[in-house]
Amino acid sequence: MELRDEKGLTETEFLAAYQPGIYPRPSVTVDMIVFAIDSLANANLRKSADQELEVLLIQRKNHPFLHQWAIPGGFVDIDESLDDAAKRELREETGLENLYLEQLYTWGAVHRDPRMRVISTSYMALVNKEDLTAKAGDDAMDAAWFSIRLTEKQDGLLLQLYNSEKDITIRYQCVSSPVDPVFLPLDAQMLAFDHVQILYTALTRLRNKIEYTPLVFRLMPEEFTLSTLQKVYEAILGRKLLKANFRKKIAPLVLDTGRKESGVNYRPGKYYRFNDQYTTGF
Amino acid sequence: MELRDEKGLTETEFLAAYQPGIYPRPSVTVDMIVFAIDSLANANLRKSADQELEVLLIQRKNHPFLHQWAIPGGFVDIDESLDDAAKRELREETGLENLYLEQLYTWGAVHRDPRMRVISTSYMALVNKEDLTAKAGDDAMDAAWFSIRLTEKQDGLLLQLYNSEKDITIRYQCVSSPVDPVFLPLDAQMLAFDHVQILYTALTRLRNKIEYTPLVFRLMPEEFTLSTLQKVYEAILGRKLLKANFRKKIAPLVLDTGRKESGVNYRPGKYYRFNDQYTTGF
DNA sequence: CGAATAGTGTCTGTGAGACATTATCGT
DNA sequence: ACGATAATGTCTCACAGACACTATTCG
Repeated sequence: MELRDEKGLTETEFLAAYQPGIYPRPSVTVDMIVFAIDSLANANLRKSADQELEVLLIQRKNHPFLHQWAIPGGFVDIDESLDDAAKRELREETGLENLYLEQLYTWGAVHRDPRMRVISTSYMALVNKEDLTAKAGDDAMDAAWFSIRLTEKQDGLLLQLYNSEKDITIRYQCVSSPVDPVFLPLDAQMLAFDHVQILYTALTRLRNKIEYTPLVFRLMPEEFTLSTLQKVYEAILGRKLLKANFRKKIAPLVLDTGRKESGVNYRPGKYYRFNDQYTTGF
Repeated sequence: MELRDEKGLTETEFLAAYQPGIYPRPSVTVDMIVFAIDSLANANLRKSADQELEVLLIQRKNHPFLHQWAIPGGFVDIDESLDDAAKRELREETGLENLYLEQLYTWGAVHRDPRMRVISTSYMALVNKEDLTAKAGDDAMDAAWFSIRLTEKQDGLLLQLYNSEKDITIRYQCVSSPVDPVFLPLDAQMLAFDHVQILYTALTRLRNKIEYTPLVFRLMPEEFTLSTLQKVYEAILGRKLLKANFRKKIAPLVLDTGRKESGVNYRPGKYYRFNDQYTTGF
């Protein structure tokens, strides 16, 4: 039994005769928020290394937003899925494959790109900075890691991006409700397009997810001390945690490697690694 | 100071001269999962009414998937934001405005539509069935509400859709991991395109969100008893809850209206309404 | 030993889950 | 009184938060 439509066509006939309409169509892009952790060796050797959350940005070499910093991304090919486009962009930007990749949100305001109608699906990637080489792509003058800090201030939130090598600071004040927030730039340097909002969405998602999933380990090296792991959590969450409680919560997720830290001027911590049996779905 | 690019153009000049490329572009659509609650008056008058979660489906009157049931949706206009497209579709389908609307996920597999490349952003809407009139749209023969049940079975999950008026059953067995699941149809009737996956994503999101947000009240009439509210939670979550615990959890979110149920053959329950001060961001 | 960090024990309050008990309506 | 549901009380357990204490390394 073959179903026929109002014009008497079967599905095969219909598809063979199908002509897509001539309606104008938006361009579709993927934008990648790439997060990593940087270990900042402290000047004072008696102290342990600080950990910072970082995001990969590129400096635009074309209009619009010429010379401004932006989230890496690019157009989705017509015969490539959204996820594949994201994986390809990530490979082009970082040289890495098989990374953690999660779709975040799709941005569809009409004039978000002044050139033309562009709809962009944003993805969040978590990488281990140790096995990575960021390089500038086609549309970029430069690529660089910026530290991220999101802190509570008297009148809302303060989002700070900073690159120490280039001495670039990009700050925004986030006003109104935490949902659907508005970002007021506080510096001459600003992010291109609506990329602050995308970054904020990604950071919020990451903050929420590390509370109930083993996502952090995607950012960590193979082996790490619990103190380092705690500092990574603190960098992402933007607040201090209590050591004893943190260790109780994290204990079931990690395994003792039997090795110890070395070369530090204080009691060395034990090295742990992720207990893979908790990978369920991540 | 006006920045000039490699060709010596300012941003204004660049944008004036800009010609979008002739690359083929995907079509972009929005698909709407519309949830509502149906109150099923029990045959036995001594018993209280059951509550069921329902989803609005349309029956396709065109190829592909001719005559099959599908999630309502449509193309995004070139000068219309994604959110506006979703609001428009919802108005066309339900006649309602200002409903709860939340973006879910964007589906970008290459051949998800056999006609052409279509990227679809899915939205979830929650409506109160009392102030609503569903009607068939342009691409639909018919529109109807289907009850949804998602239950644990021995070998995975069972997703059941049922419309009693038309006596249509659409069932899927959901295998493999709960993340990235595969759906095996169990009936001749099936959902069009990748719409099972979209529906499953929406249901999962709803289940998660009602645990920690006051989302349910978007599905409820102005006034309701706590027993009804509990049955709605149970219909959405697919499991029974303990009355005493449920009431303790929900107590801060509702206000006593002072009125009581009437016309029931048992002790009448008090009518409550949502305590709007908890609307924060929803 | 002192400085710094590693690592553990324990008390508190909160909230979910399970279960028992009392109250109120119509017939 | 009975059947049905409404509404509340209380016990337990798990867990987060706060804090105090002991242990180990280097110099």
